[in-house]
Amino acid sequence: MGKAYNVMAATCPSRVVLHRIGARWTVFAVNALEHGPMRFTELKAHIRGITPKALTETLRAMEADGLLVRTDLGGNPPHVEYALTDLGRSLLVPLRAVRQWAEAHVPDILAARERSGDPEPAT
Amino acid sequence: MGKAYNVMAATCPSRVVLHRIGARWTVFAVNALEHGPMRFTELKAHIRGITPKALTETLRAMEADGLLVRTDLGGNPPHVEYALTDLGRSLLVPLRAVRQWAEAHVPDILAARERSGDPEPAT
DNA sequence: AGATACCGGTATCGAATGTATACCGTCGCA
DNA sequence: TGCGACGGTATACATTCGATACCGGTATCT
Repeated sequence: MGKAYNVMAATCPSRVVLHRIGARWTVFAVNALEHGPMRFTELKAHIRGITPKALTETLRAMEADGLLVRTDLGGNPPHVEYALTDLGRSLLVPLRAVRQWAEAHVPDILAARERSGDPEPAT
Repeated sequence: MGKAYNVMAATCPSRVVLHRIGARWTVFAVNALEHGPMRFTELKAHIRGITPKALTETLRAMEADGLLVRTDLGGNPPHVEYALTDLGRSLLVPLRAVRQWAEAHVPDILAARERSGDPEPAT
């Protein structure tokens, strides 16, 4: 059988999945965990510009969706590790393609923006 | 030369590109235009649940980024067509992979949510 | 003893973004 | 005259986002 779900359907759960993937920081978190587990502070440093709140929310949501696991190793100072699950690792594949597309086409898009966004001299 | 851009950099333009891709409706618009140009109303009907405002904004942004072209054929009733550019079509490739991943893994994610989201009996 | 730093987060607040709904002008048609 | 098609806007509201500050507990430095 082929596609059991159709992203265009509005009532379709795949909408929800796509929404999570597009959720602003998910892509970065997945990419950051590509090479192994990381701690909260490591992630925060690696994903430049993310706030702790956003990071917490992203990680919680991804955990709820089974994309990663949170392991609290206790002790003090606290030690918490985040690692991709198999599901999360499988997502890595298509996301890597997207990232590469983004990195490859930055000049095209910036050029297009120059062209369209600039023509607006004041008054 | 390899990657000239690094998505993790925060100051890096590829951030902006990724942000546009993740922009909630962009994925659907690109997918909808996969098989040829469409009119505004067609798109609105095809992408179930999108509001005209959201559609307008999505299309304008994508046009500004050179992902699609808007052609006003004038006349009455108005006739406007939206079509992917080469750049937009190239984006189709990685996005198709993401869509397929989403459609394929819906059950996994829904199951994970059951498991984690349910444990919350009132009071 | 006191001050400070590390770690993994929360709390709070204002700004930005997204959504829902209603409406617009022009034309053709009955 | 009244209605619908088309391609959007306008308005009001809800949700989410981001910046900043702060917390508890321990270890370390002075």
